Amino acid sequence: MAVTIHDLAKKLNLSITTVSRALDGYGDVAEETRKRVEETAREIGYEPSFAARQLRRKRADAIGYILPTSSPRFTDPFYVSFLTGLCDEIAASNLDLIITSSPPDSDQEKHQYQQWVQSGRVDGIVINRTRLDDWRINYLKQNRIKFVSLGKGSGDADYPYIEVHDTAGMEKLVNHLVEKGHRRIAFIGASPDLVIHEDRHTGYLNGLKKAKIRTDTSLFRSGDLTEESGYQCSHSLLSLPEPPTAIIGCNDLMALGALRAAKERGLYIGTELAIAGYDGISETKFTDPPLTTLYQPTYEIARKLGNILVSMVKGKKQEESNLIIEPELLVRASTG
Amino acid sequence: MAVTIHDLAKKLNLSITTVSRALDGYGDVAEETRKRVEETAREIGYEPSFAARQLRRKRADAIGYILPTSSPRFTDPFYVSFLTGLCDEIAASNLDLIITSSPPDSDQEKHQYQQWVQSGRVDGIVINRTRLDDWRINYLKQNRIKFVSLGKGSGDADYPYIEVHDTAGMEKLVNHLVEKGHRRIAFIGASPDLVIHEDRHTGYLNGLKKAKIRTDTSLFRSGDLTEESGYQCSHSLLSLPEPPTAIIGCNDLMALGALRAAKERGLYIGTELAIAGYDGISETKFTDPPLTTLYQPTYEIARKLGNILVSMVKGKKQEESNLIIEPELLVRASTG
DNA sequence: AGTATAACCCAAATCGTTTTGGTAGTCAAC
DNA sequence: GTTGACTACCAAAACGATTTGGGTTATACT
Repeated sequence: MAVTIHDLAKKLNLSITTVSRALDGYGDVAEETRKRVEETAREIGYEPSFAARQLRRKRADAIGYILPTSSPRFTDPFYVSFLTGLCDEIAASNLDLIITSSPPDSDQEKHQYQQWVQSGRVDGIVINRTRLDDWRINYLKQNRIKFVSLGKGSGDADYPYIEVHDTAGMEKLVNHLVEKGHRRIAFIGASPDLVIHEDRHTGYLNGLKKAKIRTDTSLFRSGDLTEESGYQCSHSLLSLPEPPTAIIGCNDLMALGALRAAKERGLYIGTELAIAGYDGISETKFTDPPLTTLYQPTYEIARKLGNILVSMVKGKKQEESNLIIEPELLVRASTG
Repeated sequence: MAVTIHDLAKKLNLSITTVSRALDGYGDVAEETRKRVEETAREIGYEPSFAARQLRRKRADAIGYILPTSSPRFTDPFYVSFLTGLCDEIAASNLDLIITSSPPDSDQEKHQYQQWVQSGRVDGIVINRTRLDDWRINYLKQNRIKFVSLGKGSGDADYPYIEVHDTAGMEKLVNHLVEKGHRRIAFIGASPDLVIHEDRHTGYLNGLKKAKIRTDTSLFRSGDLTEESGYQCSHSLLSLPEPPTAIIGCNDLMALGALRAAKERGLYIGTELAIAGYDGISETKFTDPPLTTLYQPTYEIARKLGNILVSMVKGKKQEESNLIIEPELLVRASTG
């Protein structure tokens, strides 16, 4: 913070204008002068003040992302992939990623978005875990701030997003279970206002319908995407007079919870009880037995999201902004 | 970005000075005036420009952290806990966390640190994965930028850090294995310039020495902390004419790789071959068999680190800045 | 009446860049 | 020897806040 463009200019006997233009690669600076400037800059360790530059240029060179904090903190490995993907892509574009955390759909969250947007702290925002009728989307659209979303909100989406084809994925999974002979298939959902819940649940229902299985609402439980809630819901399901023969978790973490509950009850997983999840986190590969899941390339998705947003921020036009990704059904021992 | 303090002042028929002071809670503004200002600010959605404020106040209200990108990208779940911990703590202090990524000990990394420090982009920096003779520590000390470190570098540390007592932890683990009757205990290390390698390896050697077991260098392999490298090293170890009866991974990820290799060879894990890791990532709980590991409370450590740094940045003095944490040996089925 | 005090408010300087709108000097062309 | 083009540079005005160092009233006290 000590050395400014002034110091540099004085040392070189040049005006700050020339120094600035030399470093920015303008054509109206003699090649020799530019070299002198660059060398001296390096020598005295000059680095333009971020704040000053930001103020003048009216851009922050940063992308924002707000991590949803879930109350019972069993951190979802999904987010490592997501964050590193974003981070790598954004770093590759010479921008920074600014993150903070707040409970979903809270006043605090609202305040955060407002502050970032109004104060010009970030040039663009990444959102995920979209909700039905998501105020964030409306707000960002209204304020004309650039953003991309993982998963589109309800209604038609006139903004760039990447969507994982959750209904189709879940349908595939149900289909697989039906083929294995299951008829009593339970579903542990998430908060009903989450788009991933809505879509995955719809896929589940569609799958049942196709197999001509009457849906039994007693086989539905509502969790909160944590391992613990998967565990609780599963115990409740397995205590039914007519328990399910298969349990689907709306995400892998809850399926892991189901696994734990089933083990506690001494069930033989894969034959007596099938368990499957969604996301394809690396944990699923190592469980006993390995967990059937719908894999989505989270790291790559995050990179792509970052890439789209960076293009928008830098004013480049992007060809194909919306993407639908088919999740891949990984059949493992947990479903026989 | 549209509405500035000017607009607000004009609308209120006040000077920008008064508006600024009203919002900042100075005493020389009439209570009624302050109320008017606050209300109108909310009404027209005024939020002070971050850049302008930063420039004038000479602080960034942000903490920086650079994520090390490992070449074969099997993302380490350790970092979810670490990042969410940092993020939650920093968010609670009304600062932002700025992250980017770069390969450890690269020119790019150096450039990143320099830029952040010289341009005043961040008020403080968190580092981890410290290295023996770590230039980052010297650089940050030299430039008088505030920082905290997870793990101290070599030499005496006249800066705040939190350290996990790795030598003691590893010694406990070796001790446990020896008690189980193992004498040929292999160690898969990491890059030798990493402090965690140095410490954990030392603990391993100490453990052997205490048990009066001669170290056999053929039982040492050097990995890179990824699952894949744990897998490779284990295959190499298990192909020895006299293979080890126990394998210790310098981190859990490599132990997971060992598990995979052992399974491929049809070994009965826990009795024929013991496997153990270090970190206590959640994956270890679900493997078949569950993995013995040394647990460290990563989330809490990160929060504490964030807390210390925030205090430093805000100029509060902190009582106890250095902490040594004892890892907890979780004995599970993978070691019998 | 005169002066001190408190309560409110403000003009202007400042932070460190980028950008606008120039100015000098040289050289070639007419 | 004036015009024009071109090269290399620069002074000053932004950008939008905070802060310094007052200034103006109104009230209270000699």
